[in-house]
Amino acid sequence: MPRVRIAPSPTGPLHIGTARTALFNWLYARQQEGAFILRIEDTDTQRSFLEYEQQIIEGLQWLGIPPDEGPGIDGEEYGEYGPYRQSERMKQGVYRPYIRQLLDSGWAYYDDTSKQELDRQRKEAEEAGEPFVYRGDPYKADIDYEQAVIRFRAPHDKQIMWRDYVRGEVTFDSHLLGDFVIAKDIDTPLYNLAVVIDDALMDITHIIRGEDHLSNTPKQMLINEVLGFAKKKYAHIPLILGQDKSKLSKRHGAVTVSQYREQGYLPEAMINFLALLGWREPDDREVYSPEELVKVFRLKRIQKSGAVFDSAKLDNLNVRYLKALSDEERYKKGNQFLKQNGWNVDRLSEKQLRVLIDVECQRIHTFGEIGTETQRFWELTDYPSERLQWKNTPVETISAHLDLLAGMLEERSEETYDPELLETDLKAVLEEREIPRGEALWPLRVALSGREASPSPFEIATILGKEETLRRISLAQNKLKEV
RNA sequence: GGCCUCGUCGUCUAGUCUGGUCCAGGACGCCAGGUUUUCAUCCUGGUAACACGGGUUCGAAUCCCGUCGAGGCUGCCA
Repeated sequence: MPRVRIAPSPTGPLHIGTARTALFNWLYARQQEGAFILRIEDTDTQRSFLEYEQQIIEGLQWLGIPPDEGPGIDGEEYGEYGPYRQSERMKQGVYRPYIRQLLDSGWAYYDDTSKQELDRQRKEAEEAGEPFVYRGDPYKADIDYEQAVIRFRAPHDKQIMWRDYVRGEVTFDSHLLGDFVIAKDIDTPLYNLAVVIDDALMDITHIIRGEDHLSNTPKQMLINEVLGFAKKKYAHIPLILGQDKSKLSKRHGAVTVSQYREQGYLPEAMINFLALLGWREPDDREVYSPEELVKVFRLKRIQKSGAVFDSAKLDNLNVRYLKALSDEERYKKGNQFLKQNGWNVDRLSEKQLRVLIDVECQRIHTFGEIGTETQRFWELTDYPSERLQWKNTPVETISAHLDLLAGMLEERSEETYDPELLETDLKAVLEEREIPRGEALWPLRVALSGREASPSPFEIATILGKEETLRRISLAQNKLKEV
Protein backbone atom coordinates (compact mmCIF):
# COMPACT_ATOMS: atom_id res chain seq x y z
CA MET A 1 0.00 0.00 0.00
CA PRO A 2 1.60 3.28 -1.07
CA ARG A 3 2.22 5.95 1.49
CA VAL A 4 2.84 9.50 0.39
CA ARG A 5 3.41 12.70 2.25
CA ILE A 6 3.81 16.42 2.15
CA ALA A 7 6.35 17.91 4.48
CA PRO A 8 5.90 21.65 4.69
CA SER A 9 7.72 23.81 7.16
CA PRO A 10 5.37 26.06 9.07
CA THR A 11 7.21 29.27 8.24
CA GLY A 12 4.27 30.86 6.45
CA PRO A 13 0.66 30.37 5.37
CA LEU A 14 -0.29 27.52 3.04
CA HIS A 15 1.19 28.43 -0.32
CA ILE A 16 -0.56 27.67 -3.60
CA GLY A 17 2.41 25.57 -4.68
CA THR A 18 2.30 23.49 -1.53
CA ALA A 19 -1.43 23.09 -2.02
CA ARG A 20 -0.94 21.68 -5.50
CA THR A 21 1.78 19.32 -4.29
CA ALA A 22 -0.64 18.24 -1.58
CA LEU A 23 -3.35 17.72 -4.18
CA PHE A 24 -1.18 15.49 -6.35
CA ASN A 25 -0.17 13.49 -3.30
CA TRP A 26 -3.75 13.22 -2.14
CA LEU A 27 -4.95 12.15 -5.59
CA TYR A 28 -2.30 9.48 -5.79
CA ALA A 29 -3.07 8.20 -2.32
CA ARG A 30 -6.82 8.06 -2.92
CA GLN A 31 -6.42 6.38 -6.25
CA GLN A 32 -3.94 3.76 -5.04
CA GLU A 33 -5.86 3.34 -1.81
CA GLY A 34 -2.81 4.40 0.10
CA ALA A 35 -2.26 6.94 2.85
CA PHE A 36 -1.61 10.66 2.64
CA ILE A 37 0.52 11.94 5.47
CA LEU A 38 1.22 15.43 6.74
CA ARG A 39 4.55 15.88 8.46
CA ILE A 40 5.54 19.21 9.88
CA GLU A 41 9.17 20.09 9.26
CA ASP A 42 9.76 22.54 12.05
CA THR A 43 13.40 21.85 12.82
CA ASP A 44 14.12 25.50 12.14
CA THR A 45 12.67 26.70 15.42
CA GLN A 46 13.50 30.32 14.68
CA ARG A 47 11.13 30.52 11.75
CA SER A 48 8.50 27.91 12.58
CA PHE A 49 5.21 28.84 14.19
CA LEU A 50 2.27 26.80 15.41
CA GLU A 51 -0.10 29.35 13.92
CA TYR A 52 1.12 28.54 10.43
CA GLU A 53 0.82 24.83 11.10
CA GLN A 54 -2.84 25.41 11.92
CA GLN A 55 -3.32 27.40 8.74
CA ILE A 56 -1.82 24.61 6.69
CA ILE A 57 -4.15 22.03 8.20
CA GLU A 58 -7.19 24.27 7.85
CA GLY A 59 -6.30 25.06 4.28
CA LEU A 60 -6.07 21.41 3.33
CA GLN A 61 -9.36 20.75 5.02
CA TRP A 62 -11.06 23.58 3.22
CA LEU A 63 -9.75 22.32 -0.10
CA GLY A 64 -11.19 18.94 0.73
CA ILE A 65 -7.88 17.12 0.73
CA PRO A 66 -7.25 16.45 4.41
CA PRO A 67 -4.35 14.21 5.39
CA ASP A 68 -5.00 10.71 6.75
CA GLU A 69 -2.21 11.02 9.27
CA GLY A 70 -0.59 13.96 10.97
CA PRO A 71 -1.34 16.73 13.41
CA GLY A 72 -4.99 17.80 13.52
CA ILE A 73 -6.60 21.16 14.11
CA ASP A 74 -7.56 20.05 17.60
CA GLY A 75 -3.91 19.61 18.52
CA GLU A 76 -4.27 15.83 18.57
CA GLU A 77 -2.20 13.62 16.32
CA TYR A 78 -3.71 11.04 14.02
CA GLY A 79 -1.89 7.93 12.85
CA GLU A 80 0.44 5.22 14.06
CA TYR A 81 3.68 6.73 12.89
CA GLY A 82 3.90 9.79 15.11
CA PRO A 83 4.98 12.13 16.27
CA TYR A 84 4.44 14.01 13.02
CA ARG A 85 6.33 17.11 14.01
CA GLN A 86 10.05 17.00 13.59
CA SER A 87 10.55 19.20 16.61
CA GLU A 88 8.89 16.54 18.75
CA ARG A 89 10.77 13.73 17.06
CA MET A 90 13.93 15.56 17.90
CA LYS A 91 12.92 15.82 21.54
CA GLN A 92 12.27 12.09 21.61
CA GLY A 93 15.74 11.42 20.26
CA VAL A 94 14.48 9.72 17.13
CA TYR A 95 17.45 10.85 15.05
CA ARG A 96 20.25 10.21 17.48
CA PRO A 97 20.87 6.50 16.75
CA TYR A 98 21.01 7.14 13.02
CA ILE A 99 23.46 9.98 13.33
CA ARG A 100 25.48 7.76 15.65
CA GLN A 101 25.39 4.99 13.08
CA LEU A 102 26.60 7.33 10.35
CA LEU A 103 29.42 8.57 12.57
CA ASP A 104 30.47 5.09 13.66
CA SER A 105 30.47 3.68 10.18
CA GLY A 106 32.61 6.53 8.93
CA TRP A 107 30.03 7.95 6.57
CA ALA A 108 29.84 11.08 8.65
CA TYR A 109 32.34 13.07 10.66
CA TYR A 110 32.65 16.11 12.87
CA ASP A 111 34.01 19.19 11.22
CA ASP A 112 34.80 22.39 13.11
CA THR A 113 35.91 24.51 10.22
CA SER A 114 34.75 28.05 10.86
CA LYS A 115 32.22 29.84 8.72
CA GLN A 116 34.80 32.43 7.85
CA GLU A 117 37.09 29.75 6.49
CA LEU A 118 34.22 28.21 4.54
CA ASP A 119 33.29 31.54 3.04
CA ARG A 120 36.88 32.14 2.09
CA GLN A 121 37.09 28.81 0.26
CA ARG A 122 33.78 29.43 -1.43
CA LYS A 123 34.91 32.79 -2.69
CA GLU A 124 38.22 31.41 -3.82
CA ALA A 125 36.55 28.70 -5.86
CA GLU A 126 34.17 31.20 -7.34
CA GLU A 127 36.96 33.50 -8.40
CA ALA A 128 38.87 30.62 -9.91
CA GLY A 129 35.74 29.76 -11.86
CA GLU A 130 35.55 26.35 -10.28
CA PRO A 131 32.63 24.66 -8.56
CA PHE A 132 32.85 24.82 -4.80
CA VAL A 133 33.23 21.27 -3.58
CA TYR A 134 34.00 21.13 0.10
CA ARG A 135 36.02 18.28 1.59
CA GLY A 136 36.78 18.32 5.28
CA ASP A 137 39.21 16.21 7.24
CA PRO A 138 37.40 13.22 8.74
CA TYR A 139 40.44 12.29 10.82
CA LYS A 140 41.21 15.64 12.30
CA ALA A 141 42.27 15.51 15.94
CA ASP A 142 41.32 18.02 18.67
CA ILE A 143 37.87 18.77 17.36
CA ASP A 144 36.13 21.70 18.98
CA TYR A 145 32.79 19.95 19.48
CA GLU A 146 31.09 23.16 20.55
CA GLN A 147 31.62 24.61 17.12
CA ALA A 148 31.56 21.48 15.02
CA VAL A 149 28.84 20.26 12.68
CA ILE A 150 28.37 16.79 11.27
CA ARG A 151 29.08 16.29 7.61
CA PHE A 152 28.30 13.48 5.25
CA ARG A 153 31.18 12.02 3.27
CA ALA A 154 29.88 12.14 -0.25
CA PRO A 155 31.45 9.56 -2.57
CA HIS A 156 33.93 11.03 -5.01
CA ASP A 157 32.86 9.40 -8.18
CA LYS A 158 29.50 7.85 -8.23
CA GLN A 159 26.75 8.32 -10.74
CA ILE A 160 23.49 8.74 -8.97
CA MET A 161 20.54 7.93 -11.16
CA TRP A 162 16.86 7.47 -10.66
CA ARG A 163 13.77 7.16 -12.74
CA ASP A 164 11.53 10.03 -11.97
CA TYR A 165 7.84 9.57 -12.69
CA VAL A 166 7.61 12.90 -14.40
CA ARG A 167 11.16 13.59 -15.53
CA GLY A 168 12.30 10.19 -16.63
CA GLU A 169 15.96 9.34 -16.03
CA VAL A 170 17.84 11.91 -13.97
CA THR A 171 21.55 11.66 -13.24
CA PHE A 172 23.87 13.49 -10.88
CA ASP A 173 27.58 13.21 -10.27
CA SER A 174 28.19 12.65 -6.57
CA HIS A 175 31.58 14.33 -6.81
CA LEU A 176 29.98 17.77 -7.07
CA LEU A 177 28.04 17.29 -3.87
CA GLY A 178 30.95 17.82 -1.54
CA ASP A 179 30.76 16.86 2.12
CA PHE A 180 27.47 18.45 3.00
CA VAL A 181 26.25 19.19 6.50
CA ILE A 182 23.63 16.78 7.78
CA ALA A 183 23.36 17.74 11.43
CA LYS A 184 24.26 20.50 13.83
CA ASP A 185 24.97 17.96 16.54
CA ILE A 186 24.08 14.41 17.49
CA ASP A 187 20.47 15.36 18.27
CA THR A 188 19.85 18.02 15.67
CA PRO A 189 19.55 16.81 12.11
CA LEU A 190 19.22 19.21 9.21
CA TYR A 191 16.68 18.95 6.44
CA ASN A 192 18.38 16.41 4.16
CA LEU A 193 18.98 13.95 6.98
CA ALA A 194 15.72 14.41 8.83
CA VAL A 195 13.70 13.89 5.67
CA VAL A 196 15.39 10.60 4.92
CA ILE A 197 15.00 9.22 8.41
CA ASP A 198 11.40 10.33 8.77
CA ASP A 199 10.37 9.09 5.35
CA ALA A 200 11.90 5.72 6.15
CA LEU A 201 10.40 5.49 9.62
CA MET A 202 7.01 6.51 8.33
CA ASP A 203 7.20 3.91 5.56
CA ILE A 204 6.85 6.50 2.85
CA THR A 205 6.97 4.77 -0.53
CA HIS A 206 6.55 7.60 -3.03
CA ILE A 207 7.95 11.08 -2.77
CA ILE A 208 5.91 13.53 -4.79
CA ARG A 209 7.28 17.03 -4.35
CA GLY A 210 8.25 20.21 -6.12
CA GLU A 211 10.99 20.42 -8.70
CA ASP A 212 12.96 22.71 -6.41
CA HIS A 213 13.95 19.56 -4.53
CA LEU A 214 15.46 17.91 -7.58
CA SER A 215 19.01 18.69 -6.55
CA ASN A 216 18.41 17.48 -2.99
CA THR A 217 17.41 14.08 -4.24
CA PRO A 218 20.91 12.66 -4.83
CA LYS A 219 21.95 13.67 -1.32
CA GLN A 220 18.92 12.02 0.17
CA MET A 221 19.31 8.90 -1.92
CA LEU A 222 22.90 8.56 -0.75
CA ILE A 223 21.98 8.84 2.92
CA ASN A 224 19.02 6.56 2.42
CA GLU A 225 21.21 3.90 0.90
CA VAL A 226 23.93 4.12 3.53
CA LEU A 227 21.38 3.82 6.29
CA GLY A 228 20.00 0.72 4.64
CA PHE A 229 16.47 2.02 4.14
CA ALA A 230 14.12 0.87 1.41
CA LYS A 231 14.31 2.71 -1.87
CA LYS A 232 11.72 5.35 -2.67
CA LYS A 233 10.05 6.29 -5.90
CA TYR A 234 10.26 9.91 -6.92
CA ALA A 235 8.07 12.32 -8.82
CA HIS A 236 9.24 15.91 -9.11
CA ILE A 237 6.46 18.15 -10.25
CA PRO A 238 7.13 21.44 -12.03
CA LEU A 239 6.91 24.72 -10.21
CA ILE A 240 4.03 27.14 -10.38
CA LEU A 241 5.28 30.33 -11.96
CA GLY A 242 4.30 33.99 -11.75
CA GLN A 243 3.60 36.14 -14.80
CA ASP A 244 7.33 36.75 -15.18
CA LYS A 245 8.00 32.99 -15.27
CA SER A 246 9.88 32.91 -11.99
CA LYS A 247 8.82 30.78 -9.04
CA LEU A 248 5.49 32.03 -7.71
CA SER A 249 6.08 34.14 -4.63
CA LYS A 250 4.60 36.91 -2.54
CA ARG A 251 5.58 39.62 -4.96
CA HIS A 252 3.28 38.04 -7.54
CA GLY A 253 0.19 38.87 -5.49
CA ALA A 254 -2.17 36.44 -3.83
CA VAL A 255 -0.27 33.20 -3.31
CA THR A 256 -1.83 31.61 -0.27
CA VAL A 257 -4.84 29.37 -0.09
CA SER A 258 -6.47 31.50 2.58
CA GLN A 259 -6.31 34.56 0.35
CA TYR A 260 -8.34 32.77 -2.29
CA ARG A 261 -10.68 31.48 0.31
CA GLU A 262 -11.29 35.01 1.56
CA GLN A 263 -11.89 36.23 -1.96
CA GLY A 264 -14.71 33.76 -2.15
CA TYR A 265 -13.48 31.10 -4.52
CA LEU A 266 -15.13 27.70 -4.36
CA PRO A 267 -12.74 24.98 -3.15
CA GLU A 268 -13.82 22.61 -5.92
CA ALA A 269 -12.94 25.23 -8.53
CA MET A 270 -9.61 25.76 -6.84
CA ILE A 271 -8.87 22.03 -6.91
CA ASN A 272 -9.87 21.77 -10.54
CA PHE A 273 -7.69 24.72 -11.46
CA LEU A 274 -4.68 23.43 -9.54
CA ALA A 275 -5.01 20.00 -11.11
CA LEU A 276 -5.05 21.50 -14.60
CA LEU A 277 -1.90 23.45 -13.80
CA GLY A 278 0.55 20.88 -15.06
CA TRP A 279 -1.65 17.90 -15.60
CA ARG A 280 -4.03 17.02 -18.40
CA GLU A 281 -5.67 14.06 -20.07
CA PRO A 282 -5.19 13.60 -23.83
CA ASP A 283 -8.79 14.61 -24.42
CA ASP A 284 -10.23 18.13 -24.28
CA ARG A 285 -11.89 17.74 -20.95
CA GLU A 286 -11.28 20.44 -18.37
CA VAL A 287 -13.93 20.21 -15.70
CA TYR A 288 -13.42 17.49 -13.12
CA SER A 289 -14.88 16.96 -9.70
CA PRO A 290 -12.36 15.80 -7.08
CA GLU A 291 -13.81 12.27 -7.30
CA GLU A 292 -13.37 12.22 -11.05
CA LEU A 293 -9.81 13.44 -10.68
CA VAL A 294 -9.05 10.55 -8.38
CA LYS A 295 -10.17 8.17 -11.09
CA VAL A 296 -8.22 9.56 -14.01
CA PHE A 297 -5.15 11.13 -12.42
CA ARG A 298 -1.79 9.74 -13.58
CA LEU A 299 1.59 10.89 -12.30
CA LYS A 300 3.06 10.14 -15.71
CA ARG A 301 0.84 12.72 -17.33
CA ILE A 302 2.25 15.55 -15.26
CA GLN A 303 3.85 18.26 -17.35
CA LYS A 304 7.62 18.69 -17.31
CA SER A 305 7.78 22.44 -17.59
CA GLY A 306 6.57 25.03 -15.12
CA ALA A 307 3.11 26.52 -15.42
CA VAL A 308 2.21 30.18 -15.12
CA PHE A 309 -0.57 30.86 -12.65
CA ASP A 310 -3.36 32.44 -14.71
CA SER A 311 -5.98 34.00 -12.49
CA ALA A 312 -8.29 34.65 -15.45
CA LYS A 313 -8.55 30.92 -15.97
CA LEU A 314 -9.23 30.40 -12.28
CA ASP A 315 -12.02 32.97 -12.44
CA ASN A 316 -13.50 31.26 -15.44
CA LEU A 317 -13.52 27.92 -13.68
CA ASN A 318 -15.01 29.44 -10.56
CA VAL A 319 -17.82 30.92 -12.64
CA ARG A 320 -18.52 27.53 -14.17
CA TYR A 321 -18.72 25.96 -10.73
CA LEU A 322 -20.90 28.80 -9.51
CA LYS A 323 -23.32 28.18 -12.35
CA ALA A 324 -23.38 24.46 -11.78
CA LEU A 325 -24.57 25.02 -8.21
CA SER A 326 -28.27 24.55 -7.49
CA ASP A 327 -30.21 27.65 -6.41
CA GLU A 328 -30.33 26.33 -2.89
CA GLU A 329 -26.59 25.63 -2.69
CA ARG A 330 -25.74 28.97 -4.19
CA TYR A 331 -27.90 30.77 -1.65
CA LYS A 332 -26.45 28.78 1.21
CA LYS A 333 -22.84 29.28 0.25
CA GLY A 334 -23.29 32.89 -0.78
CA ASN A 335 -25.12 33.76 2.39
CA GLN A 336 -22.54 32.01 4.50
CA PHE A 337 -19.75 33.84 2.75
CA LEU A 338 -21.38 37.25 3.17
CA LYS A 339 -22.00 36.70 6.85
CA GLN A 340 -18.56 35.31 7.57
CA ASN A 341 -16.89 38.20 5.86
CA GLY A 342 -18.81 40.88 7.65
CA TRP A 343 -21.20 42.08 4.97
CA ASN A 344 -24.31 43.38 6.60
CA VAL A 345 -27.34 42.01 4.81
CA ASP A 346 -29.70 42.04 7.79
CA ARG A 347 -31.93 44.69 6.28
CA LEU A 348 -32.92 42.26 3.54
CA SER A 349 -35.73 39.74 3.85
CA GLU A 350 -34.81 36.18 2.97
CA LYS A 351 -36.64 36.56 -0.31
CA GLN A 352 -34.68 39.66 -1.17
CA LEU A 353 -31.40 38.09 -0.14
CA ARG A 354 -32.11 35.09 -2.33
CA VAL A 355 -32.77 37.33 -5.31
CA LEU A 356 -29.67 39.36 -4.57
CA ILE A 357 -27.39 36.33 -4.44
CA ASP A 358 -29.01 34.80 -7.47
CA VAL A 359 -28.72 38.00 -9.48
CA GLU A 360 -25.15 38.66 -8.47
CA CYS A 361 -23.94 35.15 -9.11
CA GLN A 362 -24.82 35.67 -12.74
CA ARG A 363 -22.41 38.53 -13.06
CA ILE A 364 -19.53 38.05 -10.64
CA HIS A 365 -16.53 35.74 -10.56
CA THR A 366 -16.29 35.12 -6.84
CA PHE A 367 -18.47 35.54 -3.79
CA GLY A 368 -16.18 38.30 -2.63
CA GLU A 369 -17.49 40.51 -5.41
CA ILE A 370 -21.05 40.17 -4.16
CA GLY A 371 -20.22 42.24 -1.12
CA THR A 372 -18.95 45.24 -3.03
CA GLU A 373 -21.68 44.93 -5.63
CA THR A 374 -24.32 44.78 -2.92
CA GLN A 375 -23.18 48.03 -1.45
CA ARG A 376 -23.76 49.74 -4.76
CA PHE A 377 -27.43 48.84 -4.58
CA TRP A 378 -27.89 50.84 -1.45
CA GLU A 379 -25.77 53.79 -2.19
CA LEU A 380 -27.61 55.58 -4.95
CA THR A 381 -24.92 57.98 -6.03
CA ASP A 382 -25.98 61.14 -7.78
CA TYR A 383 -26.20 60.81 -11.53
CA PRO A 384 -26.72 63.26 -14.40
CA SER A 385 -30.35 63.57 -15.43
CA GLU A 386 -29.42 63.01 -19.08
CA ARG A 387 -28.62 59.46 -18.16
CA LEU A 388 -32.33 58.82 -17.79
CA GLN A 389 -32.86 59.48 -21.43
CA TRP A 390 -33.18 56.69 -23.92
CA LYS A 391 -31.81 57.66 -27.32
CA ASN A 392 -33.73 60.69 -28.61
CA THR A 393 -36.92 60.15 -26.69
CA PRO A 394 -38.30 63.49 -25.41
CA VAL A 395 -38.15 64.15 -21.69
CA GLU A 396 -41.93 64.35 -21.46
CA THR A 397 -42.32 60.89 -22.91
CA ILE A 398 -39.75 59.45 -20.51
CA SER A 399 -41.51 61.10 -17.63
CA ALA A 400 -44.86 59.75 -18.73
CA HIS A 401 -43.45 56.24 -19.00
CA LEU A 402 -42.00 56.48 -15.54
CA ASP A 403 -45.36 57.64 -14.25
CA LEU A 404 -47.05 54.70 -15.82
CA LEU A 405 -44.58 52.18 -14.37
CA ALA A 406 -44.57 53.89 -10.99
CA GLY A 407 -48.31 53.61 -10.91
CA MET A 408 -48.14 49.89 -11.49
CA LEU A 409 -45.45 49.47 -8.88
CA GLU A 410 -47.47 51.53 -6.46
CA GLU A 411 -50.56 49.40 -6.87
CA ARG A 412 -49.02 46.03 -6.28
CA SER A 413 -48.25 44.68 -2.84
CA GLU A 414 -44.72 44.13 -1.58
CA GLU A 415 -45.29 40.37 -1.78
CA THR A 416 -45.66 40.49 -5.53
CA TYR A 417 -42.27 42.10 -5.98
CA ASP A 418 -40.51 39.31 -7.76
CA PRO A 419 -38.17 39.59 -10.76
CA GLU A 420 -40.17 37.24 -12.96
CA LEU A 421 -43.60 38.57 -12.03
CA LEU A 422 -42.53 42.16 -12.45
CA GLU A 423 -40.98 41.42 -15.78
CA THR A 424 -44.02 39.72 -17.27
CA ASP A 425 -46.47 42.27 -15.86
CA LEU A 426 -44.58 45.39 -16.82
CA LYS A 427 -43.60 44.11 -20.23
CA ALA A 428 -47.20 43.14 -20.94
CA VAL A 429 -48.37 46.69 -20.31
CA LEU A 430 -45.64 48.17 -22.47
CA GLU A 431 -46.62 45.87 -25.27
CA GLU A 432 -50.27 46.72 -24.89
CA ARG A 433 -49.54 50.41 -25.23
CA GLU A 434 -46.97 49.80 -27.94
CA ILE A 435 -44.19 51.45 -26.00
CA PRO A 436 -40.73 50.33 -27.09
CA ARG A 437 -39.10 48.54 -24.20
CA GLY A 438 -35.96 50.61 -24.16
CA GLU A 439 -37.92 53.80 -23.93
CA ALA A 440 -39.39 52.78 -20.59
CA LEU A 441 -37.09 50.18 -19.13
CA TRP A 442 -33.83 52.04 -19.59
CA PRO A 443 -35.05 55.09 -17.63
CA LEU A 444 -36.56 52.87 -14.98
CA ARG A 445 -33.33 50.96 -14.55
CA VAL A 446 -31.29 54.14 -14.34
CA ALA A 447 -33.76 55.58 -11.88
CA LEU A 448 -33.32 52.58 -9.65
CA SER A 449 -29.58 52.09 -10.00
CA GLY A 450 -28.22 55.46 -11.06
CA ARG A 451 -25.82 53.51 -13.23
CA GLU A 452 -25.32 52.89 -16.92
CA ALA A 453 -24.71 49.22 -16.28
CA SER A 454 -26.57 47.23 -13.67
CA PRO A 455 -28.89 44.28 -13.17
CA SER A 456 -32.40 44.58 -14.59
CA PRO A 457 -34.95 47.00 -13.04
CA PHE A 458 -37.13 44.04 -12.04
CA GLU A 459 -34.33 42.53 -10.02
CA ILE A 460 -33.30 45.80 -8.45
CA ALA A 461 -36.88 46.67 -7.51
CA THR A 462 -37.28 43.35 -5.76
CA ILE A 463 -34.08 43.78 -3.81
CA LEU A 464 -34.80 47.40 -2.87
CA GLY A 465 -38.40 46.75 -1.88
CA LYS A 466 -41.48 48.75 -2.75
CA GLU A 467 -40.86 51.85 -0.71
CA GLU A 468 -37.32 52.51 -1.85
CA THR A 469 -38.24 51.69 -5.44
CA LEU A 470 -40.98 54.33 -5.50
CA ARG A 471 -38.78 56.84 -3.74
CA ARG A 472 -36.09 56.47 -6.39
CA ILE A 473 -38.55 56.85 -9.22
CA SER A 474 -39.94 60.11 -7.87
CA LEU A 475 -36.37 61.26 -7.41
CA ALA A 476 -35.82 60.64 -11.09
CA GLN A 477 -39.00 62.50 -11.94
CA ASN A 478 -37.70 65.54 -10.11
CA LYS A 479 -34.46 65.33 -12.03
CA LEU A 480 -36.37 65.28 -15.28
CA LYS A 481 -38.32 68.37 -14.33
CA GLU A 482 -35.10 70.29 -13.89
CA VAL A 483 -34.08 69.67 -17.47
C1' G B 1 30.29 30.72 -12.72
C1' G B 2 28.97 25.26 -11.79
C1' C B 3 25.22 21.41 -11.66
C1' C B 4 20.25 19.94 -12.91
C1' U B 5 15.78 20.67 -15.58
C1' C B 6 12.72 22.70 -19.18
C1' G B 7 11.38 25.14 -24.28
C1' U B 8 3.95 24.12 -29.12
C1' C B 9 -0.84 30.34 -29.67
C1' G B 10 -0.39 36.09 -24.55
C1' U B 11 -1.67 31.84 -20.75
C1' C B 12 -2.95 26.41 -19.56
C1' U B 13 -2.33 22.58 -22.94
C1' A B 14 -3.37 18.07 -27.06
C1' G B 15 -0.05 16.00 -30.39
C1' U B 16 6.39 14.02 -29.40
C1' C B 17 7.56 7.49 -26.97
C1' U B 18 5.29 4.22 -32.00
C1' G B 19 7.91 10.44 -38.08
C1' G B 20 3.05 11.14 -42.76
C1' U B 21 -4.16 11.53 -40.98
C1' C B 22 -1.00 18.58 -37.94
C1' C B 23 -0.06 24.50 -43.73
C1' A B 24 -0.84 21.97 -35.62
C1' G B 25 -6.58 20.74 -32.15
C1' G B 26 -9.09 22.50 -27.47
C1' A B 27 -9.73 25.91 -23.32
C1' C B 28 -8.91 30.80 -21.06
C1' G B 29 -7.97 35.76 -22.62
C1' C B 30 -8.56 39.31 -26.39
C1' C B 31 -11.29 41.33 -30.89
C1' A B 32 -15.82 41.51 -33.99
C1' G B 33 -21.00 40.37 -34.82
C1' G B 34 -25.85 38.58 -32.94
C1' U B 35 -29.64 38.13 -28.78
C1' U B 36 -30.95 41.78 -24.72
C1' U B 37 -33.70 48.08 -21.76
C1' U B 38 -27.83 48.44 -19.99
C1' C B 39 -24.03 45.29 -17.97
C1' A B 40 -23.35 40.25 -17.47
C1' U B 41 -24.89 35.65 -19.58
C1' C B 42 -25.61 32.99 -24.04
C1' C B 43 -24.67 32.07 -29.49
C1' U B 44 -21.52 32.79 -33.98
C1' G B 45 -16.99 34.11 -36.08
C1' G B 46 -11.94 35.81 -35.72
C1' U B 47 -6.90 36.45 -33.58
C1' A B 48 -2.54 33.74 -32.35
C1' A B 49 2.38 28.91 -31.54
C1' C B 50 5.94 23.96 -33.09
C1' A B 51 12.75 29.09 -29.77
C1' C B 52 16.79 29.10 -33.65
C1' G B 53 20.36 26.52 -36.88
C1' G B 54 22.13 22.13 -38.93
C1' G B 55 21.52 16.86 -39.86
C1' U B 56 18.81 11.96 -40.74
C1' U B 57 14.57 10.84 -44.01
C1' C B 58 10.65 10.50 -49.84
C1' G B 59 8.57 13.12 -45.47
C1' A B 60 9.98 16.08 -38.75
C1' A B 61 6.36 19.73 -33.94
C1' U B 62 7.75 14.55 -33.55
C1' C B 63 14.51 11.28 -34.18
C1' C B 64 20.02 13.19 -33.66
C1' C B 65 23.63 17.29 -32.86
C1' G B 66 24.58 22.29 -31.75
C1' U B 67 23.11 27.25 -30.35
C1' C B 68 20.08 30.44 -27.75
C1' G B 69 16.56 31.34 -24.02
C1' A B 70 14.02 30.39 -19.31
C1' G B 71 13.78 28.36 -14.46
C1' G B 72 15.54 25.65 -10.07
C1' C B 73 19.58 24.52 -6.90
C1' U B 74 24.39 26.06 -5.50
C1' G B 75 23.04 27.53 3.45
C1' C B 76 25.25 25.13 10.03
C1' C B 77 16.69 27.14 5.55
C1' A B 78 13.22 23.68 4.16
